[in-house]
Amino acid sequence: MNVAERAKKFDAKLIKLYPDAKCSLDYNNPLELLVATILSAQCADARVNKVTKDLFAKYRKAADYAGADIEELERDVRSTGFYRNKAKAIKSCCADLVVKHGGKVPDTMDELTALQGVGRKTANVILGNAYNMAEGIVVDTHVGRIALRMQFSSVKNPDKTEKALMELIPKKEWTAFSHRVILFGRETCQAKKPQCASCPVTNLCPWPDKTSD
DNA sequence: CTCCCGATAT
DNA sequence: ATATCAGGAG
Repeated sequence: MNVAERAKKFDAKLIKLYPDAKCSLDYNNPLELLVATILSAQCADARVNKVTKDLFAKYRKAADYAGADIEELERDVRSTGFYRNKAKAIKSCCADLVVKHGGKVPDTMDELTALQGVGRKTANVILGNAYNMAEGIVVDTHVGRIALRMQFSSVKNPDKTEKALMELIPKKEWTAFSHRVILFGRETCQAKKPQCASCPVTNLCPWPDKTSD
């Protein structure tokens, strides 16, 4: 079976397993999703949701973050880790929103990735979920790991992995595909202890050594 | 490549 | 104790 066929069957199986897969970060508008996604770096989204519950009540507009006291904002996001970088990114990024975008979150890849603390992964999350205009595929730690194990990509580089996946997955599936793979990564194909014995797609998986990458 | 970094599971 | 969690910047 070639890689295109395996990818097709892999996603078909995930669709059956996770027909309702969606973004698991809590948000009600593009700004909230932007902030939540910045906070989600190397942090479980359940924890991000705990933090944003209070954060979104306190900071309602981009100008609120832009004008925030940095040390107070650091305390507000502290439990998500990397809190100094994240607070700085949110403040500086929201200052840009106010100055360059009228306080709104832009909807193009170039404008999004020009913001402080926003890379391709974060931009893809916003474009796909807040604007329903995916320009690519979200490659986070789960998607990257599973693309390697499934040999959909031959290199760890997230940008190259994304390109490889874009060739294998139909564009209209891009956003939901990431959600499905992330759920699959959390529940079955974990980084440390993958559940190969009970894996629903083990017949499509070429990863021979189930104990290491 | 390294650094940023707390919370959680094992 | 250690690895991992919806990464990005220098």
